[in-house]
Amino acid sequence: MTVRHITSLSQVPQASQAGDDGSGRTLMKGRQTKAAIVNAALGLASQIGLEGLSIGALAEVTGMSKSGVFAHFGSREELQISVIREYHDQFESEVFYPALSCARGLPRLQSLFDNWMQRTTTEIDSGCIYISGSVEFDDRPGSVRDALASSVNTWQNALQRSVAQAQVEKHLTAKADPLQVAFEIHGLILALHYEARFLRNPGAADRARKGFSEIVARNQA
Amino acid sequence: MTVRHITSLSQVPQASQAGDDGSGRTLMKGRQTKAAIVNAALGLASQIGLEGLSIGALAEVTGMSKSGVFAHFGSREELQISVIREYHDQFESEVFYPALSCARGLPRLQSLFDNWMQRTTTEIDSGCIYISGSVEFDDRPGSVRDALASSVNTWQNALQRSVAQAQVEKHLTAKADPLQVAFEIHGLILALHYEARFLRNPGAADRARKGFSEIVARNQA
DNA sequence: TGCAAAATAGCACGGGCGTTCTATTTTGAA
DNA sequence: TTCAAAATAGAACGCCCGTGCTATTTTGCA
Repeated sequence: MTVRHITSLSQVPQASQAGDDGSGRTLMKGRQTKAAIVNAALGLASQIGLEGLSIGALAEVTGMSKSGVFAHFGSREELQISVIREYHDQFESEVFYPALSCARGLPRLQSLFDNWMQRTTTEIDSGCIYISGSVEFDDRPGSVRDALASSVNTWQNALQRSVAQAQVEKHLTAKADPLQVAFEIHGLILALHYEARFLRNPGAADRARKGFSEIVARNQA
Repeated sequence: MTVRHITSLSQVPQASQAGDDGSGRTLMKGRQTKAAIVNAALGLASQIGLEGLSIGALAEVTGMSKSGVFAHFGSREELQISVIREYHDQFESEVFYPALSCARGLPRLQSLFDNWMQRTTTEIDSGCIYISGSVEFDDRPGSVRDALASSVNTWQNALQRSVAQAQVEKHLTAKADPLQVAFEIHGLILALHYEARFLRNPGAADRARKGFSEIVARNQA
């Protein structure tokens, strides 16, 4: 049974994806199929982007017909939004939740960064839809862009809160600006993704880690 | 008459685009038309990406027929590469060359960053194909990717050389790593583009500038 | 086991794409 | 002014796209 976290990164509870709908009634097979499609779609979108995602290619990958895939979403936009939600959930459970087991303040901030680095390192091969999506939808208003921006904002806020907590715990100086610190950390991750995935420069991960420790050192209480 | 710079950012001289081919013979009208098409294509590609660039849309914008546009390039790939070259040239003349009038070392590095910031600020509205292109072609081998990566690498090398010169001039400590400094600066620009253009967060430009001065302060001799 | 409802398939549509082929127009030196 | 060459247009091609419509199959409770 899928358990809902009370304190969610997004604060927006989602319907569980498979196995049970919460009312005790067995779920229809469609839910499971839909979850499988979304997973495949996330894999595709990570590599070629949300805009490159096509229902035909998705049908081929899942061994279904185009209309069979389509019926689960009703539109391509809804499919893209489902992929964003799935990515959000994975990001939450890989980067955010594990860090909650670390003490508030610098330890937790360090853990958030470490987990983020770990995920980004993986994404050097697979791609990251928070990054590719930002350039695909920066000039394209609509519900997909909204879902993407909302997801990213949620994470940015969580990161900023963690910086502020580190100030409360006297791990970082009160003079630091959480927005500034989060901005610089975000830059390190973006540079890592750019230089490692696109330029294929070696050593980028080390430079990102070094940059983070410099930021911490400079803002230490 | 178009003058060739002896010391070019790219070190790769290009044929001039219009008016004269260097042999004294008057150029055919096609060259001028091609230059106009490339300019329009750069405008389109900046907004919707190199992949979103379509010959049909380009024909409509320039008031030509599809085949008329197409004939100048022979393939869509060649069109995209022409756009990248045009962007490279503009970047060179807006960011790189003006900084050469500043003294070697920190003044020139500061000028490079200021010019880069200026350009990126403009691109918050128009988009930047070095950034959008990186996510469009990070998993798509071919000549377009090669041209893009080569252009970016040229600029990165110029930036790193400027950092090294600042060390020679004793403006920055010899212990600094030019690769590390350039990486962190690149991150600031990427974060600015992401947060200002996609998220529409205010204050991102100030944060990028603040980040740069912190980097300089930390690495000062 | 029966049977409505859900899930999936098959097919066709209109549209945009890059590209090719063949006219037609325009250019510019002789 | 002539005329080959260059530049441009026009139409058509095969391809893939998202989507709608109508069967057909599968599901899972009564």
